[in-house]
Amino acid sequence: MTLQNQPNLQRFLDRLTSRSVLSDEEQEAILGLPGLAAQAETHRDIVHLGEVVDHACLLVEGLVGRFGQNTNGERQITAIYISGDMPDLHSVVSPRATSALQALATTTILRIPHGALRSAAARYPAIAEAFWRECTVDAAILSQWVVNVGCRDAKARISHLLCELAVRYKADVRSGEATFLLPLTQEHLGDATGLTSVHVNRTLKVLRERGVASLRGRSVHIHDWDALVQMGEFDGTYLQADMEPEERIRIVQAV
Amino acid sequence: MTLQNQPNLQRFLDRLTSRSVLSDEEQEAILGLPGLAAQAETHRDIVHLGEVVDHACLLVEGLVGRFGQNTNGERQITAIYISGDMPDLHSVVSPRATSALQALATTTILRIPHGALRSAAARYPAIAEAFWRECTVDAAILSQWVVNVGCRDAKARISHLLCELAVRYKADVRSGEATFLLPLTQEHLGDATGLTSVHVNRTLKVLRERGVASLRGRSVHIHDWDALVQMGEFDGTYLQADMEPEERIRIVQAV
DNA sequence: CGCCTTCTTGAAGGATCTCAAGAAGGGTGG
DNA sequence: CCACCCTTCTTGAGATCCTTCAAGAAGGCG
Repeated sequence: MTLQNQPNLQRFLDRLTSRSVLSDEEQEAILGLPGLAAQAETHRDIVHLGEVVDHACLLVEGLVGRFGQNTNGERQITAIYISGDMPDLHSVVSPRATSALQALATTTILRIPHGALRSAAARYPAIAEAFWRECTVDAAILSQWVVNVGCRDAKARISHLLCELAVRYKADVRSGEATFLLPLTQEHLGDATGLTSVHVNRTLKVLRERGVASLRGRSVHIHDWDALVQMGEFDGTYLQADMEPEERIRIVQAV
Repeated sequence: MTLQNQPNLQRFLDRLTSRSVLSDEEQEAILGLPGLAAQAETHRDIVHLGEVVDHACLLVEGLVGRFGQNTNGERQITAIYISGDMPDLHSVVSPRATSALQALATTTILRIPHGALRSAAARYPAIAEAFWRECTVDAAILSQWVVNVGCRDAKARISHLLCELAVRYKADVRSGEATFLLPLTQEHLGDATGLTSVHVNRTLKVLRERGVASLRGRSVHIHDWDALVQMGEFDGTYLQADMEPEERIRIVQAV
């Protein structure tokens, strides 16, 4: 099992080492983590609200949303997680889920026991540090989402979300154009931006007509990255992606 | 200096120990942290956007907001911090600020050097764990704020905010009534809820007329807690406050 | 007392929602 | 390969919540 998990754990490790500095031994510890693969269909809860979990989920393939809810039953997606993310890494120190995680598409996850994550963190303080740092990036993204739904209009909200996802998917936008897979319905986009699916539809039409971006089937086509960035008032610094090697941080001394 | 900081650090320690288990020695380490007191007037930045800080701020007295911004210059408050909070504890592992911190009222803070916090965390893994855990609570609150501005109407947004602050201030609501100091302008409330100050004003009028809650001068009077909770669709579980002693968590073994 | 911030209220306009219904798309079984 | 079904997308028309603009009242502070 450990062997077939290696490629998936490698993606998680890549994520960690994009912001944190880990020694070879520490990297081995990550790659040696045990994990149980599982699949979830669209609309299926991966973690229920209030559940006390004993493992964290590594998203291998697919798309996961963090959901909040109205008493009306209206749903709000407060975060979207993509392949390589660990949506509930925080559960290692706070096992009671304060919001639900649900698959937005057919999704494969790897359940990694808290015990293993905690052992790794205890044995290698730099790993604990890297985990903590990932959680702070998550929080920075959440904070931007508050700004997005709080004080931008529909065009800007959707553009901003597309920009964020393009960067997180590492889409190559240098030419001004880019395409990436995004199996989200307009309903989902509405839940994520605090809009109705009807208004999402009308807004996407505007983006399409202006030659900025279009969604067709399950993929996003960005036609004019600069225009999309401007329309979404996007500044990706908060994502802390694409850090130069020398910018990466390590507080803890080598063991 | 250490001595006069003790009462302030004690509040921070109380916060930590409300969710985490720390030994006497670890508690001493927190109380022994050095700190430099500073004051900030309303509208003054405590941390600038993009700044790389070398200390974290303990909020001693007053009120601090985490600010996001529009290109229009419209501001969005994505978090409100109160006395005893550490608004940028996350800077210990992510020193580059992805959003600004600004005083919402005359505020006293204690600047605690990263070096001291990191040493404490390195020497006592349970302290690192407690710090990390506090950051996850912050993230849980941010997630709820996305829900609040994303899918609730004005009455619910403001009610929810008042409920959250009442709980965080540990206001005694058992009788159904409560009062607490909240030196926020209606403009600030608007920035926090994604509404204009004009509409905040009209909404507060409704809450007042319905006998739910009223703001007068610098304090909030809650007249009917249950009605406020219902109007704000408030479920305070996410705040992880008032944990029973046996619910508190400690992963790390004693040193 | 006077100034400046904050609060309050009115009227009109705009962004988004609701309701509704038809079109398009993707998957499945015959 | 076609027919069918169900989800998703698309578009229209009217309603609603919230904003904008404006101006006066109230409140705190020197």
